[in-house]
Amino acid sequence: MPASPITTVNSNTQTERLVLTLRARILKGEFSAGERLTELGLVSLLRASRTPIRIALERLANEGLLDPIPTGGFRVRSFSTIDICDAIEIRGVLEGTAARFAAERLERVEELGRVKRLLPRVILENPISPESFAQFLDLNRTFHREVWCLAKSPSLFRELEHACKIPFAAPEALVFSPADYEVSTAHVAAEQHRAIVEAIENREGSRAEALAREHSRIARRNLEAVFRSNKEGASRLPGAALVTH
Amino acid sequence: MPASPITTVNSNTQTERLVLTLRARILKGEFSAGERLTELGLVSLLRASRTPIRIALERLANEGLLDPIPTGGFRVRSFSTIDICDAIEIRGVLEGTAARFAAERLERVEELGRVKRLLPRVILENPISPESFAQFLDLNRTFHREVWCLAKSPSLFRELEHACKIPFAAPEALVFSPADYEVSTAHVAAEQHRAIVEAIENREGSRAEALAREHSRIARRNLEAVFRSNKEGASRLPGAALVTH
DNA sequence: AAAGAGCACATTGCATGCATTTTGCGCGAT
DNA sequence: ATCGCGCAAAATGCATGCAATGTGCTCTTT
Repeated sequence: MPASPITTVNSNTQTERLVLTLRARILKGEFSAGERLTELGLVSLLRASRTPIRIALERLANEGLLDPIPTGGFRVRSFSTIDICDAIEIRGVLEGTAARFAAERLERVEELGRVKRLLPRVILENPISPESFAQFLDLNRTFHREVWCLAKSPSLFRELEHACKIPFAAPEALVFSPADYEVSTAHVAAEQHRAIVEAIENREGSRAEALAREHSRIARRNLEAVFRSNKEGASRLPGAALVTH
Repeated sequence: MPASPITTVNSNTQTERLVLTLRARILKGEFSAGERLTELGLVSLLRASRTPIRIALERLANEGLLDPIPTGGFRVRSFSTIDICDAIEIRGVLEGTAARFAAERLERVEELGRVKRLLPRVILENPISPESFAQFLDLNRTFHREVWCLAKSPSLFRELEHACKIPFAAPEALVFSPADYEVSTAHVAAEQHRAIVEAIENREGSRAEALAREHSRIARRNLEAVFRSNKEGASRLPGAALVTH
């Protein structure tokens, strides 16, 4: 629906493969934070020539995963926990705006059919099986993007996608592993989802905004909890290697 | 202060020159909205080889001025007035967040020295001379960026810069030409600036947010006014050629 | 031992050739 | 007249060579 962001452009091209591979490897922690990524070094590592590598580096820098070096080249960016908390809060602010837009721009309640159908499914049973957990994450992601679409604003969609590129900022990153996750939190989240949809349906824009914004706090709480307690487990999460406290 | 965005990276490099030139020419309307920009076509036009041109196109696409074509290449993006209104509103939401952060994170009132010194100068005398108008725009821009900095959030700064890349979305684009501009609006804006700083100083985060958000509405009103009335004059503004109603 | 200069190497910026894919046009068939 | 096919031209994707600049190390000097 929106002007598609540059990350999902083509397919089957070297550049695209490199962006995916590099992003995954960076988030996995294969490069230490602050490390310079040289084009030639990546040539041998990624089996590609310098040109597509250069483009991939450009794109990842635009995503915010790399920092351009003033004299040329890029280094792996590091994120403080404050950076990440801010990124989550910004995402919350933007999702709040999306929810408000959705409420303000709703024409027919039938437009809510798809989100509503998602609602009863976004709950988690105890004990958590890996499959149900994966499905939970996926449903969560689907729900949030559905709200993005209900906002009917390509501009906002675009900014949301940009803001979610930061590690841990995306809504589906709000939970980490079944082991760390409190099932009760899932119920709180589900209730918030329900309330958001209700507010949209009632055209209560301000309420929808406040709810969506508060909803993003779950991600922040989870983040803090994980980084406080379960350090070893958390360090295996994608992106965790880039976090410097 | 923040992780510098990719647009201000280097200097004296072909790529950098091309980004500036191309952006200016696109905003000036030298290419029609929707037109495909081919690398070879630009080679002769910009006197550069394909490699830096390709990079420049990538960057402009990330800014949102170009749309990637799924099968490769880029075309000049067009903006509906709704797109632009949304972009302004998003900027308002983000600046509201910046003002709130500034209020919440203020440590010593002395930090406000610089914005306060800006305040009494952001007024416009009648009649408007071109110089005083240019100075007015510059001061306005400085004020807004100072608030961005007071938010003490690199993540937010980054998103603000990104959001302001859209034509007419930036705060300094809120006014167009001395002829169109109502001097009274400048006084309203100045009062809003004053109130925002006051709210920050009093640590009234919510008020600061609401004020900054509302403040962005001036840009929107101006936009609507200009596009309704003074079509010919408006069409000479940078970016106006990309607006399709 | 510390600091500075100089040099060799590493790295990026740019240019350009080749191969593949896309695109647009013209022609023919229905 | 319209639709579809096929071909030619054009455009991008990729690879690689060259030049200029930056980087880091060593060696010298104080």
